[in-house]
Amino acid sequence: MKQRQTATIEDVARMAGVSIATVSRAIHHPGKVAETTRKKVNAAIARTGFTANAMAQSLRNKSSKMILAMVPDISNTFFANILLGLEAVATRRGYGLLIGNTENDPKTEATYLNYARSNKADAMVLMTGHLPFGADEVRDHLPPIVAACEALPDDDVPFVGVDNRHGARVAVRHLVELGHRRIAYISGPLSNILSLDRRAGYEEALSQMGLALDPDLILDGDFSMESGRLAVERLFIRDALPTAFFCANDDMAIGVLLALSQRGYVVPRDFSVIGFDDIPFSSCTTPPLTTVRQPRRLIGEAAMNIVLDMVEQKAPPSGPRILPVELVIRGSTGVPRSTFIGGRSDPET
Amino acid sequence: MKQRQTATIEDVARMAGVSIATVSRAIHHPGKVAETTRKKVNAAIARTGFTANAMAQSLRNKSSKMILAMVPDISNTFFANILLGLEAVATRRGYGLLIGNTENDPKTEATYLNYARSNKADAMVLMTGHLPFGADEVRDHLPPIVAACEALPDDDVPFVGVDNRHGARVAVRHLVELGHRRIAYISGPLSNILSLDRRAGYEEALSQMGLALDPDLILDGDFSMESGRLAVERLFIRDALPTAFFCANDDMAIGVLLALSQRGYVVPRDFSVIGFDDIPFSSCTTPPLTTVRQPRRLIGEAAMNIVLDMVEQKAPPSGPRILPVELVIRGSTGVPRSTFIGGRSDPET
DNA sequence: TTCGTTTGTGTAAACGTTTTCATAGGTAGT
DNA sequence: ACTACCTATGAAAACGTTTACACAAACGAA
Repeated sequence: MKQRQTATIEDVARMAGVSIATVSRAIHHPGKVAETTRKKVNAAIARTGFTANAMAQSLRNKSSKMILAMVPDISNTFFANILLGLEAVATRRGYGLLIGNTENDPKTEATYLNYARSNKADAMVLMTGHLPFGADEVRDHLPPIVAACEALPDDDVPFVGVDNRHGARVAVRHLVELGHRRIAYISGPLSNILSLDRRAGYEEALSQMGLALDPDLILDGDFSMESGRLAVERLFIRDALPTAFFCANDDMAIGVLLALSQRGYVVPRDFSVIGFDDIPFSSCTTPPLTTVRQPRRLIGEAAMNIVLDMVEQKAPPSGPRILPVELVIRGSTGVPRSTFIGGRSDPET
Repeated sequence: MKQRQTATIEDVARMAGVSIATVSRAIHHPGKVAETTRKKVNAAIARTGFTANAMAQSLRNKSSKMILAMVPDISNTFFANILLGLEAVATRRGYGLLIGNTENDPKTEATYLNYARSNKADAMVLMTGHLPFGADEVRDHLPPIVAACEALPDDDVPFVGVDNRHGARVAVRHLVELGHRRIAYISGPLSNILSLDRRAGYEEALSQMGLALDPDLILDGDFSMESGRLAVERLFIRDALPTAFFCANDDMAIGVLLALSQRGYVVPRDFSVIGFDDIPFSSCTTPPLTTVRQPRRLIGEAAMNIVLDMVEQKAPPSGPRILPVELVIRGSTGVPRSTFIGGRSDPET
């Protein structure tokens, strides 16, 4: 427990009675060294417990075999699942994953950007929706980058994700087909491209189905549960209520569910609620949440494959990589009450 | 976007008209270089966009300024929150966090162990409950290690976490004080030290309160929601039901909640349920889950502080670091029905 | 035998830093 | 004016690898 002294290639060479070059070759190009020496070297490696110093290797090879993933919030299960995909592929292809939790803090972003710039990572996968703070100044010295989930607004950075507009259309159409005519939309932060795409899908679906757009039914959230809850409160002080809620993500949908149940309403009898993402917990709410599933793991895998291809100079990425969403119908959506009663819904006493 | 050629310290030196030694000093020991030269150097750094090559630095300094955290499942919010704490302190103290997702796979563990052994990381924080696979063979060459959340069974590795026995006692006592006499315990995997501690606490509380231990009320789970659900099913085919469930973690408690509601029971009217951990979602179940909160973020912060102290040769850690748990009473626990009716509970129709 | 060719190995350069040591000029104390 | 000591700088070694190059021995083919 004390020693803390690692054997170097030189120790191995000495013990095996060969030069360090031969040791290195025995490891990386076994074909190029005689059977007998190879055995001596391997024995020496085993005896010394030698492990090559990765820093020296990286310095020499100009590659750290590490990929940096920048994510706004690692404790968000949505991102965590993507990280799983990223990691799986990275490991399989002989790379390690470095996870940068930015919390959208410019300073943190800059710090992590430096990881890449200082060769701690060979490339970056961004889930933040924007280039890290400070990247503009050094645009010319940037490593390969791909964006996952959230496309970058300004840039020609390869993107892997889903068609958010399409997903939103599918969700809204589902509600309309159930008979809903007044559908509220709880959006994410407006700075977010994702939010805008989903809102565009919402509007498209409405007009496709011949429904009018009521601006009063569009509320701003920030992707947090609390903001979903708040949106409901704001709606209830108005006069004209919706019969269904389409939320730009599951967290907000859960907030809506909670707020509704707190007010004594029963979903889906009184209101329908639909989310987006299908985070693991969505199936555990009461009622279980209907939502639009993103293939998170696949997104992570695809993103890592693309970025590694770039690192290894393989085929250049061919445009954005769009993966399919899937409507998961659970218990939070149903036929609107008004279909039967024709009137406005009220909580049961 | 093409260049991908980073300036080296030599470029800076040339541009500033000084030696590379001076550049290095200007950066790390500004006091040791003349005002005027320092300015020239800084100008050159800015013009070239120089960032020191971290690999070269690590090689030279024999320190990567990285800490490896090994965790069984990064998508588990429990661990994710600890990572947040680890990261916060690491960043504050000038280190980076390398996250290894092991899934308890020996091969993956060995791979990540090598990160530490090859100097990619200066130390390790383990949340896996055991030394990584392959660590025994190289016990002498191991970097500083601390265990967070789960203590290591065999070793004298510093530990940061909570007193699980105490936590369990608090939970059970709460139920007993509400009037419960038949309390089931859903355990985690038996290989797990955590599970054993919590179970010990359960038994202690029972005997302290003068209640008999009924082995039929102890069920094995594996920390997953599904196993909580299954435990309920198994109990229901028996004759003697409990009036309350104490689950070794929140996931299983949520499973129990779901199973109960599926069978038409209402919590806490028919049964009380209490969990352990207080994961973020616990407050969003119906009813919200009563549970024993672990100060996850604090655990992460303490663990990182200790391991960094070890790396920096500061004060040696003084025994295990135990943080306090907190009983969070929400809606899933209440007075048992039998207290009023005196009989066995049945689902409402 | 004699000349290519192949095979296996060693020597040394290179990767980009930090720091020790040496040195030159300046400042001050006597 | 001489010595002693700072201050600012540069030259070079060291960190642990990988690989281009050189070279010797072995091997066939003539």
